[in-house]
Amino acid sequence: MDPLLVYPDPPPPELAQALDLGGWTWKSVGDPDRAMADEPDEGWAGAVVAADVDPDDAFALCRRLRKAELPLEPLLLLVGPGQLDDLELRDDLFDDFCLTPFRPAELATRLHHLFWRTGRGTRPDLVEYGPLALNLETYQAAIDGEPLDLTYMEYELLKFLASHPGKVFTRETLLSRVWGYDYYGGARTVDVHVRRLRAKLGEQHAGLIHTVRSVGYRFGQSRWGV
Amino acid sequence: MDPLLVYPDPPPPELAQALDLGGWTWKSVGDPDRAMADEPDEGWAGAVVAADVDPDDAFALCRRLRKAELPLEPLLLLVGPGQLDDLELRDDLFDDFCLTPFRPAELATRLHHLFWRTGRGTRPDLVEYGPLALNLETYQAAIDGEPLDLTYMEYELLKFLASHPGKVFTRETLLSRVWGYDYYGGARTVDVHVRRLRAKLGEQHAGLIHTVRSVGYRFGQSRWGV
DNA sequence: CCCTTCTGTGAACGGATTGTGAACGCCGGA
DNA sequence: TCCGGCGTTCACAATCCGTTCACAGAAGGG
Repeated sequence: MDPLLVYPDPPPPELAQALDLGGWTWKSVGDPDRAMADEPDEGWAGAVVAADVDPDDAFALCRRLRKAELPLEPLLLLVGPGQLDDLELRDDLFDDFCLTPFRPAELATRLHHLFWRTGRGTRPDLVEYGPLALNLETYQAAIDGEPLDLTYMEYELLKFLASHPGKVFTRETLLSRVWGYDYYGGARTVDVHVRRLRAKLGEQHAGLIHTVRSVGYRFGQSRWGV
Repeated sequence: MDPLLVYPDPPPPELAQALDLGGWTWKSVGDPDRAMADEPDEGWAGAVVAADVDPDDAFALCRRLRKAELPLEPLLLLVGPGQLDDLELRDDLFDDFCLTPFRPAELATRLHHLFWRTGRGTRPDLVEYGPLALNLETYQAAIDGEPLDLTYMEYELLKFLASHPGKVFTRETLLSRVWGYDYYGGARTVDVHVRRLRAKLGEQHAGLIHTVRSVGYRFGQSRWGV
């Protein structure tokens, strides 16, 4: 996803933390010129401007961004409680605002809603490991950008494994965590699914799922380097 | 000025006080039917729905208001910090939200900004995806420019699916979001409607609605191409 | 080197899930 | 009251795919 423009540079720690936690890619700039210079080819995905530190500069930046040939949106403003009056005559400079101090979840929801209503969709929930990517919203998987045609159980198993890279799971654990705690069936079922997963991952990536003899299976590299 | 619709009845004291303080005229209602019955001739100017007391009823009201011939806007939602997740799939039910407890000034600013931006008509009344186009005002659908003759439920289902392209929905989710939260009926109903939609979309475009076995249905392609 | 144990592999069975056609009942209009 | 549209439900067919089994191959211990 394209990066968000964030002001100022460096941004307030809570803001940086909330953005990282939400999985956004972003880049902070300290002044309007930098914002123009650092703009990616595809343009900024949106902007988050903290106006509680240096309001004048912040609003100046908003104005520059909005007056460009292609007005930047969505634009989320962060303001302190005492600044609400400042917004009165500046409706055209922002799309939404968030009062500081803010809850990370509120920021996330506002960004999400902003992207929804500006029609660019939102960042998908992904599980990624190296060349592998699982889209949790669409139930689709891809490796090296190539879509994988997985069945339901294959997808669930791979999702679980890839969510805990490096960790070894016994067949019993996998059965209870992927198939369900009340599942009762043969442990060899896991083997067969692993085998089909390896086949679908392709010869090149079949090694992503390691067999740990006498124990179970492990996805990705072990935590001890090998 | 036309009155604001306020829910519930009576509204939380802070809300009533903030509205009065801001000089708004408003009228509170306790249920959706009342909201319809008490609607002034010129329609409501907007709505403020407190969803932190009885979320289910509140969202049901939003739904009703938005599905009316003339969807009510702007609609401001009041939610508690723990309800942020509830907003995830309900982007279409509100225009802005405010976390409780709130500062009166924040509510005032949000309302002000809402009226500013809805005054200039930023709400899309079209849903488009590839060859498909839904006109939300006239309840008409077209594919490749050819009008589709859809029934009400078919239209609503297609609208919901096409509004979230790529995302997989379970039958239960579809039932609650398209048919209504209080709907009680068999999940296979969804299958039949999907089948009829596919038939009306034509052989060429029937593939727009994908079946995700053991999960549900998905509209359109994923973000990884085919 | 042999034996045991564990895992990979191919095939087949059978249950679960979905597609399909048809019928039912409700409701508004003629 | 009849009729047609529409949403829902049901029964059956088709297909998918999860599971199991048997066997072969690999790993490890003595």
